[in-house]
Amino acid sequence: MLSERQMMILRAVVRDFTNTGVPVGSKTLAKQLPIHVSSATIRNELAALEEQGLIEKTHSSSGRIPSGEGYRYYVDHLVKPDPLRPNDMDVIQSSLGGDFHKIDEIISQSATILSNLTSYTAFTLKPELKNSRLSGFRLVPLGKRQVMAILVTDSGDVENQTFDVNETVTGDQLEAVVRLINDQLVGLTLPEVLQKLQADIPMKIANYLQSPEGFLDIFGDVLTRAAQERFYVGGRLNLLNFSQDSDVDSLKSLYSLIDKTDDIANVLGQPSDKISVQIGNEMTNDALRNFSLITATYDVNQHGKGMIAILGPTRMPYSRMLGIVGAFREELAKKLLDYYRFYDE
Amino acid sequence: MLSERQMMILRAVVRDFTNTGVPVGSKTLAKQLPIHVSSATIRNELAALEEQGLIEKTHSSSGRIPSGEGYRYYVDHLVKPDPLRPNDMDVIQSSLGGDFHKIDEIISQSATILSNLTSYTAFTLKPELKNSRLSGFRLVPLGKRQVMAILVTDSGDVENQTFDVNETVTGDQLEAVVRLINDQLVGLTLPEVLQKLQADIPMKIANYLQSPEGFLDIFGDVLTRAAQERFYVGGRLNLLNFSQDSDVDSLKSLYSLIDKTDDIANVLGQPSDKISVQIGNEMTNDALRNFSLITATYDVNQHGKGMIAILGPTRMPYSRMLGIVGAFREELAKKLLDYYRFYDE
DNA sequence: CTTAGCACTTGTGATGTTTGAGTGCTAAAA
DNA sequence: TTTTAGCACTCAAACATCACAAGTGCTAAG
Repeated sequence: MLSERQMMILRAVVRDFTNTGVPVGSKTLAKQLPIHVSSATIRNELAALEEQGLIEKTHSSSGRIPSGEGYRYYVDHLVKPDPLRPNDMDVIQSSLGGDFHKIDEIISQSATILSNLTSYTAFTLKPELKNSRLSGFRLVPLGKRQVMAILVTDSGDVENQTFDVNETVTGDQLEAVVRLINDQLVGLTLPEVLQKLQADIPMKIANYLQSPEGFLDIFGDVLTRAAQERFYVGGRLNLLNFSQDSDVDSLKSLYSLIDKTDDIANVLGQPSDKISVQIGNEMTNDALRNFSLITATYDVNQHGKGMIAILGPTRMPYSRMLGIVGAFREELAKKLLDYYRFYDE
Repeated sequence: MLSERQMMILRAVVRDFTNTGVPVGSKTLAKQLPIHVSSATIRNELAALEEQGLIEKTHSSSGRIPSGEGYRYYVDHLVKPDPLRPNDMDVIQSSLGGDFHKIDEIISQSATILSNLTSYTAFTLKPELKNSRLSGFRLVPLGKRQVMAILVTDSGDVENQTFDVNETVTGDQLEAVVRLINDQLVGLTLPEVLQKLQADIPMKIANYLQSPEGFLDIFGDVLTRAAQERFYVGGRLNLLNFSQDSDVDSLKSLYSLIDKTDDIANVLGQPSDKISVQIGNEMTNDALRNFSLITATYDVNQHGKGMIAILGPTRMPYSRMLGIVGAFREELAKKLLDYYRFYDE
């Protein structure tokens, strides 16, 4: 249990350290704090906080820095989101104000805005399409030998892929295949479709095409892409600013991490309605030891919930970041509701 | 003019330095060289080479490293491409051996292979589509309010984009627009189309749609994308290995460089049939000072010429790299000819 | 419980010192 | 004329030394 004063001191330690990056000592604190007690008193309190594992020294006679647990305590009990700077709000509203023709543009743009505001790396995910169903499949012939496969889900997602067919395949055959797929698969969820694709579909298709493998590849491909959640990433390069001692290897693993959708999903974890903060040492992934992750959902009513996140150094100004994330999720939700409203009616 | 012996020495300096990264001194050279002369003799020759600006010292009593001009002389007169390692050839053939359904897949895969072989960053560009012409345009309705715009060129490139329309637009109207575009614009080169798009098309479209702007945006967008050469980049992360003293800023500008198609095109320069090497100091871009660029075209007969390139530190083993690039361009050309042959007939 | 005071610790940065690899030059040998 | 041995000189890099500033814990008095 912490006393009022200890909380005040812990808060000051975190604040000062996240601002300056320098371990903070008793004298500095004595000057900064609203109460006036001597540095010796502070030292005693610091010793107590260290006892509880909330702060630590970088060497035996250094000032204190927050430990992982210290950050945890801070974000759980002490931090208060900063109100957004007026300028930041302008940035958000003007960047989101334009005319968009696709949800994905809005979501991708959001990642950029967030990374600009924070100068960290940002992730965005569009409203969930977990249980979306296949609502249509097309094969559009484009020329002598090119065909585009288009897949549409009931949540409005579209995946497509062009491929070349050799000319032994006729338009009739393609049409038969399309009809087959639309008859048998439309209405199923994407995982179900994938499963059927392994099972009975190949045989049925073999009735129309002599070598269905190529086609099944394509269809499977488009399907997996559609079934996969796609994260947009903004401000990739900002990671470079925080690779302390420029450890190339950890940078590389960081980058391969954020380029794999599955890994990101893993790291971001399950969405919760609260804004959540993960401190570096709490994350399983070693490359993230010195980073923290702030994630939040945004709620677009009947259109589901999406997710935004920022990844920055553990030593980040949490109050400001929480303010930004909090405000942004609201604005994004508003924008999307607007967007849907326009097209719904 | 260089004597035989000076050439031999210059070659040895470049080779040794590119291998070890350490400035090379007279004694080392005396041991390494096939002729046996004393280190003092070598010193005299080194002084002569330095006189001509081909090598330089890092400080007044250091060994020598090649200057920009030295590298230039080396690649122009002294280097001989290494034959490919058998293992490398296996890698190429197996990576290129698979079944591809699109040219773009082959070209993109090529960038990856090249970067793996060299452990540098690689660029690939598909056979040129400079003068390709618009050969078709479609609007495919996908659902209540989604439409996909598809544009096809006579060189087989396809660009597409999905967008939402509000429901006041009818299928008939869309069809009219498509007909208009196909009537007026098919057969023109893409730049011509772009130009017409600025001029008389908007008025004509206004006959069918009350607010054509959104649509023109989309069409323009797809069109510019199609008109633009697209470079594939492989091994981005390898750049991290060579950011000496981990200069974050130059790394950032490097990355923003390779993510802008226009900039890459600029840097790679005009294709020539010979394999060409650009040494860091010869390139206008400051971020590339410590890099060299090897570019080569590959020739797919009537299907035009494409380009491959690798970007690595100026201090790279040129003979090996030239060998790899030389072999790869051949293999890639073969693969593409195969690919076209299959679909041509 | 708070505080002044003091001895103690440690990173940092400035200043030498040593070492080793390298150079240019000179004068003799080939 | 070219090559070579020899020598004095230079410089980066590694290491040691030192002073100092910022910090600590502890003790004893307020």
